[in-house]
Amino acid sequence: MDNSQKKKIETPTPKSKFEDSPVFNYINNLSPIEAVRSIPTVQTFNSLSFTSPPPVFTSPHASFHRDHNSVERSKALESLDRSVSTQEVVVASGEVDLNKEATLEDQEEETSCDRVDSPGTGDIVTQVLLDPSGGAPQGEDDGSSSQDVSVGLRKILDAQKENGTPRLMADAAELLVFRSPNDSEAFGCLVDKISSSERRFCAGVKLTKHRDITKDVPANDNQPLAVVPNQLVSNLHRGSMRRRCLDFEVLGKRKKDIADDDQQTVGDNKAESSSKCVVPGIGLHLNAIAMASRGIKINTIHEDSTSVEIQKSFLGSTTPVQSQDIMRETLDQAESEPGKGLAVEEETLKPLVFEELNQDSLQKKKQVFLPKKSYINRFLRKVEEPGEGDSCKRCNCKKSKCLKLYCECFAAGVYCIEPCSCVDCFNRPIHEDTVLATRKQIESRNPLAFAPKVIRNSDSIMETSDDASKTPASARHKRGCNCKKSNCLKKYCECFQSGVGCSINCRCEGCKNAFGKKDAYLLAIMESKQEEDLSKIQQNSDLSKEVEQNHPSSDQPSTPLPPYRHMVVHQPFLSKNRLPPTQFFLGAGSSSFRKPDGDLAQARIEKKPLETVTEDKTEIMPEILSNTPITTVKAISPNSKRVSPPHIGSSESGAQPLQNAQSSFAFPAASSAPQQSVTSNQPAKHVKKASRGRPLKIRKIENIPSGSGTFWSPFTDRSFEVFGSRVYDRSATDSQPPQ
DNA sequence: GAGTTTGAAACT
DNA sequence: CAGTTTCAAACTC
Repeated sequence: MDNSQKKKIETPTPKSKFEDSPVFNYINNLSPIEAVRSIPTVQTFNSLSFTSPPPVFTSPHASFHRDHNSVERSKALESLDRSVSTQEVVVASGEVDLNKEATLEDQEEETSCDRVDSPGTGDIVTQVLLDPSGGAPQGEDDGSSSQDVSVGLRKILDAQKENGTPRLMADAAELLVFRSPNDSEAFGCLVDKISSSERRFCAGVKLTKHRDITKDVPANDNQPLAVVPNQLVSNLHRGSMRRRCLDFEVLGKRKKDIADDDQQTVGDNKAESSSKCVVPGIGLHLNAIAMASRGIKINTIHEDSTSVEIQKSFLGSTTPVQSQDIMRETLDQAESEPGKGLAVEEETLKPLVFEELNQDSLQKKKQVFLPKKSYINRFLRKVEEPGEGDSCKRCNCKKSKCLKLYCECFAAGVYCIEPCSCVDCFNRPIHEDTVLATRKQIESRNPLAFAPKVIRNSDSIMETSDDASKTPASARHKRGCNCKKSNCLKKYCECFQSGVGCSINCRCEGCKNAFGKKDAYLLAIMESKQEEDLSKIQQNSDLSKEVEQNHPSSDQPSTPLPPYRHMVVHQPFLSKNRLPPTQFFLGAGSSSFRKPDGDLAQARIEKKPLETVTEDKTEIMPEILSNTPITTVKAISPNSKRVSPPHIGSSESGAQPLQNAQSSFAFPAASSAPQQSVTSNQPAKHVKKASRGRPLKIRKIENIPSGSGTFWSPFTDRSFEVFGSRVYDRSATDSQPPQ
């Protein structure tokens, strides 16, 4: 008996003990969940990036896109729910997380977003725990599923207490908060709306943050509990959505529910007044800062409270003024301990991370995680504006009935409240229908009317420009201002008012915006673009070298490199001592041919071409790239004869697929009179030689899909075939591509 | 607090 | 899309 039992136990000896463990079994069973990985979600999230505000801003009624993996995920979660015991889940996730913690311990916050990309078992578990619908077996209603989950969580909690795995405890506990019967309607509403992908994202992010939190504040494992719902809400609704939902929709829903729950009424009313009492005119994420910090504070206070209490407290028993105090405390704390400043911020303002992430549509990870102090300061400035007293500043509308964007409350997506001095105000919960209808109407006219006016740009350009333009973060006004007289130095200017620098979107005159002048912004764009182009040119140069090595042309001069190519590499404006960006732009861009020389300062003011470049960099900049060398060579070439663009349009070469395919890369000045006059005496062939190495054709190489294709070289009048990184001369018999 | 200035929103 | 009007906030006194 003993022997047989031993044998049974030792049968799988090829496997380690670890493999025999329930954990391993669990992991083995996890295969279908692979598809649940949050990577795509995060990428999508990031790819949404800057210019287009997320769809949630267009309308609160917008249906979110369904994740294509939701079905798979559902199945996975279902199987998990049925086949994996909660105990196993706990153990498994505990192990995974411990490993992760070990590897991730020293990572910067900036990289923590990456951790979302690599969810482990723990993430999945958390998804199951957090996902009220997705985690439920199909066919069960939400209530029962949540009950099941709660029961399972209790087990998890018990197990955690035994195992002493604090992080998982936190997860489980927060789930209890999340699914507690006293969840705020707001959150419930949000949960109903969120897409599965967003939920996944939230789960992933949340988990990530927990690692950090438990790592940073091991003594207070419960700290994030009250915060988490807000984080999730924030994530799900990316800023304004949350608030609007609270005010315009959830609030209405609450109204109906209030009668059913006296206890809830207290909290809801508070929430209502609180949500109303957001500071108009400031970024929505900053309002959320108040909420978030409130949550933290309250959580600290109610460390041992039940989830119900936490929820209620969270829902707004604190006024914005209190929030403000909390934030001020935070700042003071950070300032008083310089060496520890960041740590203080991290510790106290963790949830803000998520607001930041939402607000700006997931832009640079680097920017995402901690709200910059400047943001908080700006928020505080807003709140503490002299003369505003203790209450939030409200509108003063007389004629608009607070149903137009003139009304700050309405524009901010909140109802008017007591402190407002508006007349005939319709922006009240009792006129909910009117408000919603009006909002719809306005949104139909301008889908982004209620979107945050200030967005943060993920483009590195903005990063670069920030130093120069003194703009905190890379936030910019979405539409830009149109100031004529204020020089963007007064709050008439929306950019200035928002505390951001003017940008390319601004049509202001005489901009002196203290947060960043428009000119500085444009210059930064140019510089950044140049660097980008430089690297591209370097790459192209390498490629062209390879072409040449493979195909030393008979009619090529013995010179190692044609003069022009030297120029390409050593273009003055592409070197460290490059010309001012504006010069670069004007000189290199196609517009330079139409607009030869001129007052640079004047040209800088001209917005058209600049806007075009910025908004459609990928389209225009290649053209600039192509043209750039010519202009430069023209400037440097001793005789100015070998640098003119060739007559591409001439009948010399019947088959020029490249040009046909990419007319935008054609030299715009090819047919212009002055250019022709330079080259009119030159034989066509000479012209072609002279233009050898043009980035134009080299660029084409990189446009060949999948590393293979055919292109024609105007330099040698030959056709080449490219296979991967190899180039074969179709004209030469000894250089044929593999069949 | 009244009047003026300013620029966004709305309208044509 | 541009010009004009309306509006309310910001500003000045």
